[in-house]
Amino acid sequence: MLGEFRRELARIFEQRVRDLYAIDHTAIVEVPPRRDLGDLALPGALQLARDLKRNPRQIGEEIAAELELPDWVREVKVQGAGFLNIYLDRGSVAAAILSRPLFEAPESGQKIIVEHTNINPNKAAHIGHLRNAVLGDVLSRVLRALGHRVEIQNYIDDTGVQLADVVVGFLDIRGLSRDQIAALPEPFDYYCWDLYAEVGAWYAEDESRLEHRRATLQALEHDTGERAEVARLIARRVVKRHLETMARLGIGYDLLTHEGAILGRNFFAKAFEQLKARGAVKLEESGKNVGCWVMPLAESEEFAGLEDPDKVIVRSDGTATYVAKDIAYQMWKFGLLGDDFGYRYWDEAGIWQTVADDEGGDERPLAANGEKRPEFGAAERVINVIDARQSYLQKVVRVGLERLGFESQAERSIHFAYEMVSLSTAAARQLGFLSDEDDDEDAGSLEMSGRKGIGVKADDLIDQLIDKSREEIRTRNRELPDDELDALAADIATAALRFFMTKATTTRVIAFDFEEALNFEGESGPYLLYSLVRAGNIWRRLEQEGLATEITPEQVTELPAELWQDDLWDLVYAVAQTDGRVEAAGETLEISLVARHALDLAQKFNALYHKHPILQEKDDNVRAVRLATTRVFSTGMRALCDLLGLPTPERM
RNA sequence: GCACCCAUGGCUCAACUGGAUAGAGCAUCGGACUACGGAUCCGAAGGUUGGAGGUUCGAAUCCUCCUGGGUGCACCA
Repeated sequence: MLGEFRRELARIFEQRVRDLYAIDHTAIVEVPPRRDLGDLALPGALQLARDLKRNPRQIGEEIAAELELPDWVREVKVQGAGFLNIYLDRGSVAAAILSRPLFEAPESGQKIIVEHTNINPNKAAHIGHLRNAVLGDVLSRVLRALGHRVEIQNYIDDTGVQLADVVVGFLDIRGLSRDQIAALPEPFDYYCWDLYAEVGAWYAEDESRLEHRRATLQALEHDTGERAEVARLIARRVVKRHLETMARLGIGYDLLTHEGAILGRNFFAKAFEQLKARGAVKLEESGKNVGCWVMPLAESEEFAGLEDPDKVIVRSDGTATYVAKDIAYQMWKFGLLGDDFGYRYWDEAGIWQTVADDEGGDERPLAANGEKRPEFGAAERVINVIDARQSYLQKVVRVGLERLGFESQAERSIHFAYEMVSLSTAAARQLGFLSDEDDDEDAGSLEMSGRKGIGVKADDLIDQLIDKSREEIRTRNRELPDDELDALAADIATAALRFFMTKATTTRVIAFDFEEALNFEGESGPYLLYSLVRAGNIWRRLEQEGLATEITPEQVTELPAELWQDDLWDLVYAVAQTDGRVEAAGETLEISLVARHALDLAQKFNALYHKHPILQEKDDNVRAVRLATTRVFSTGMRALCDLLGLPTPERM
């Protein structure tokens, strides 16, 4: 909202400078550090002083003298070295928030692909995966609010070692048949979780058993035989569970991209031809990488100093590495490959998936509900939500694009890196991953590992959060029918979890702790929801008392200016700045800015709630100002909750 | 060895990307009118921002070195 005002002010200022000095000047509009310096500040006179070789203060006075100002400006003061400080008309700002959209969709909306979640389809999702999915989901919501067209992809590595290992577990350790695997009861991903950890130990006992892995991997790559068929079944069942888990938190996808489809469609072969043609890869004829196609990285500054600056792209057995497949995939995302996937509807939830074959040759098959399939890929910007440990690989992929001559695409291929989630010492101990003996306090946090079966499963955590929510609702003596209780508990749990995952800066490792995650007080999702519920309660009570619950923007504008006290204005102005905060989050990919801003609004509102009661207030105008503030708050908070994906129950 | 990330009150984190008095939440202690619902609010206590230099009118923020912790540097993803 405020962005509009800022741009308008800049225009007025620039026009005035043109009229006075015949100079094309680009005005800056900032928010001053202290409120007594106004609500907005134009430091332009300071810059002009240099060009005009005159005192900045005088220039400021001159510009300010006959500035044609909109009615939402109350006063302009020339202060300090020559700053033009703008004091806004508080009622006008409040009215504007109530009458206009909080964000404006810029005309420059881009098509952006956001890839997130990307869990190996061989075990249950754990809380580290939740961080990824929540960040990706919130990022997508933010980008959409900023006017971009976002396509959400979830990459499924259905031909990799991790899946192969579970296949080995089912076939070679358990000796189960395809049908027996298909008949296993839910939760299938939990079963795989334990089995996967077992496979690691099984290999360790006898290294020759790794031959099973190799054979399975070959079968998956070439999509042949029983092993490939079993792998498909496992991947499908596990992915189904992952989607269910994420759906509990309101996280969805447009397209599931299968690695198998990249192989099946020979995407890599196409990319490889281009890499060879460009001389970006070479066949190693000696040394430890003999027989491999490698991409030399020594010339790139980013990789200088590496012991072995060459990256293997094609193994000596002729198979492609992950990086190779990912380069091809990135090219497809930008529409640079000259080929497309086949697509089919993934039966649940209106999600599409890529397939190797075209199934009947229809290039644009209809979805089950008759809707046309959207055009996937060919984005202008690509954002991959992948944890920071993969930074090196992501860099290699990017360099790959550069070497292919797609420099501008490489620039617009962004690795959204976030740090992992580890287990706090307390959590590790509670779960039995640390014995009481190896305390020593400096045991530190424990890294999660699917391979070792160390971690907190996402569904377990969600279940715990829901139980905790139920308890909390019950202590408040709320009598609710069972279905409403369940729905409310799920909402609160979702809010708690999503906020927990978004409030931390992405560059920081989260040491997961049960006590902290299950705390619904203070800086928590439920705290945010509660503030909105309170606003709703006010209106409900006003209605009961037969008092006005609505206030129109026109009425807000007409309220006496002196009623807008500083503390009320602080909240209104914070809401007005929401667009700027969200834009910053979209530009810097720092999602926590949105969460922090929401928290800031809630804290301000809760403080006012106690200080400025509405119901008992006798003066109609005072009540109206407070009501308007509550409406403004609710508008802002609701928008932020949407961005963060927090449900907003009426009561709790 | 090289590269990246982190270090802020007992604990978990902020600080609008270089701005003035370093802010919150947990935990601790003390309070809140017969309540617009205590998932709240007000207050107290707690900090020479890991250390040493440097740049700057101004540094938690930028630079250099050091210390401690994490991660990465596969023909695994």
